Amino acid sequence: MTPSNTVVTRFAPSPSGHLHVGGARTALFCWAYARGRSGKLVLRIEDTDQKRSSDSASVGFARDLKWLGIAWDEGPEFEGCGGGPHGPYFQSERLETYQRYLDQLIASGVAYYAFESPQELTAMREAAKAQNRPFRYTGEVARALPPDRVRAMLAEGRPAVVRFHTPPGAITIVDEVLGTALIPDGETDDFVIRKADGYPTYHFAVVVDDELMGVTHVLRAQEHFNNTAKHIVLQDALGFRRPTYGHLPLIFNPDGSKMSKRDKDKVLRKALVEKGVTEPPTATVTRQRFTAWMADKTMQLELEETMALAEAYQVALPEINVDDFRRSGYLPEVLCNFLSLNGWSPGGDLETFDNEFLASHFDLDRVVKTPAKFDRAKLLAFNLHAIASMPREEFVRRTAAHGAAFHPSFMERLSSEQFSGLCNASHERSKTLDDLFRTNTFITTADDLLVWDSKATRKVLEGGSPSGFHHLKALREVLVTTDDWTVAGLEGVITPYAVRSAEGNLGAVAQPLRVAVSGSTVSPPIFDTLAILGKASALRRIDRCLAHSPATL
RNA sequence: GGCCCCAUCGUCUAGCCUGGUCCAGGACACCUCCCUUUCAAGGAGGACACAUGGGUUCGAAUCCCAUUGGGGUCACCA
Repeated sequence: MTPSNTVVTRFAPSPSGHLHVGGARTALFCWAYARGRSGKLVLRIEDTDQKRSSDSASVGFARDLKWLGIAWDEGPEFEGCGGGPHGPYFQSERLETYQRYLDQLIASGVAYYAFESPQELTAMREAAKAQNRPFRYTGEVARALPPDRVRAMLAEGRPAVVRFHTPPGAITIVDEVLGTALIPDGETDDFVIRKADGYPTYHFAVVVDDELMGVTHVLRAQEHFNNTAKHIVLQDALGFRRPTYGHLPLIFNPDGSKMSKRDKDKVLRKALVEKGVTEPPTATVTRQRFTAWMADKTMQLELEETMALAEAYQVALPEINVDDFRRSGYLPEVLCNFLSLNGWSPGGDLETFDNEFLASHFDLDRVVKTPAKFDRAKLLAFNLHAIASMPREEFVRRTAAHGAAFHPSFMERLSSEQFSGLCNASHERSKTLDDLFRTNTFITTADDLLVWDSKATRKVLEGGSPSGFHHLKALREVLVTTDDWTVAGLEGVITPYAVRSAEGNLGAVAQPLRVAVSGSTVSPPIFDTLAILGKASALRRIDRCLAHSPATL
């Protein structure tokens, strides 16, 4: 059993999508707060919305939390995490528990059945709005219903919700981040605590579960701040203790908009319009769906469809979910580090730290009150520094794991020697674990499929005096006779050539070579590039390049 | 619109509680130069903020008030 003085925090997502960075930050702070105080973190799945919950989502949450290094002590069981005496940890499996407390409230007369339909309520709201006054459900009509009439209506099977009768009086919220706030009398109306489908609402389930699971500290996003008043009156009515509250500042897009999955649709649609795409590639989405989506800016595709289209047209989608960041090659420890800097700081100039440091230093009094805009450029810089400072072996290992997960065909086409050569050449210029795969596709392109059709490549080959082609042709003869096809060996013949024939200007000979073997002006250092490709492949590419525009020689 | 909350460089923030050491510190981004076989990285510089107006005080980024601006919330969603 958990000792009564133990700190217990909880992360309680609703499984309606993927774990996004805001949720991850909340989870991280909950974890850090508990861990730094030898407490416990409870993971609870708030799946009381039958329409929006999906089973796969909660598994996704578990995996994402694990990847971030956030371990929960109690909750759904997943790879060594979870379990515990307060289960089940899915709210949809706790319905009897909620009913028990609900009966208690009804019996004591502070909760009552209400029979207005959603349509009626909408009409009431609109009427209030038309008169320019706020709508508050006070339930005079419903509460005036005689008990036997209520029983009769229920017996008839009339759809009904249960509402909580909020007692009069102002409500004081004490928050460890925002301070004390006074919610005036009448602001909190008689809210629904059980829906017509028999499920509890968020407010009711949260209050019951936090009590039963021994939660001492509720750390959640600031959007829940006003809900706290509802939770407090419920706690009082049920005789529960009040946990300590800390409301965390929200995280937004750089432009101030809310981060949402819609952002992906937005970016993708814009990119496709710019590319003039009018037909979906096969095996992505149906044509009707595609056309409808292109025309309707509010329409959202399924995540899989969005990804498939982005993949097909090489559109980089904004990362929103934790999984997006993993896919993009960010390190989990960096994401955590950066995320914790959005809304908290250890003070002073320190910015780089790990989760253990966070756990031992995190406190609510250093949580800022202002919302943060998520700066991907800074995240990227953090990631770059973390990658640069990791040992080479670790870089190779983690890059290989990333490749196996997200670029299997790339990995298959490279021998382990080629791959480690590529890692050596790419480590210091990698901002993410994904960079190497995205920027070196020329390696896995077949020798006879390489093209040199850009303005830049033409300029490199045709320009200069003597021209790039001239150097390339001369270099070809040098390379044919080179047997030591290694970084050092290649440098040993190419640098002397540059000294001999290009006034020591290595760039004048490296660029034509680079273009010839990679098809572009950007690649890893030229000696590495040649070494990775191997002699046969490199020479084939050079020969094909020379054969392409002999006229300019 | 009602209610609640907030307000330091473009961004994340330090400093604010316990006024003077702050003509405000760090990081990312930006600009310039250097280095350089491309791209990065790296090195050296630079520009950039206390929202406004009133108080209080010998003295305010720091305390108070107002204004303005921003955010949240007003669901049988969480």
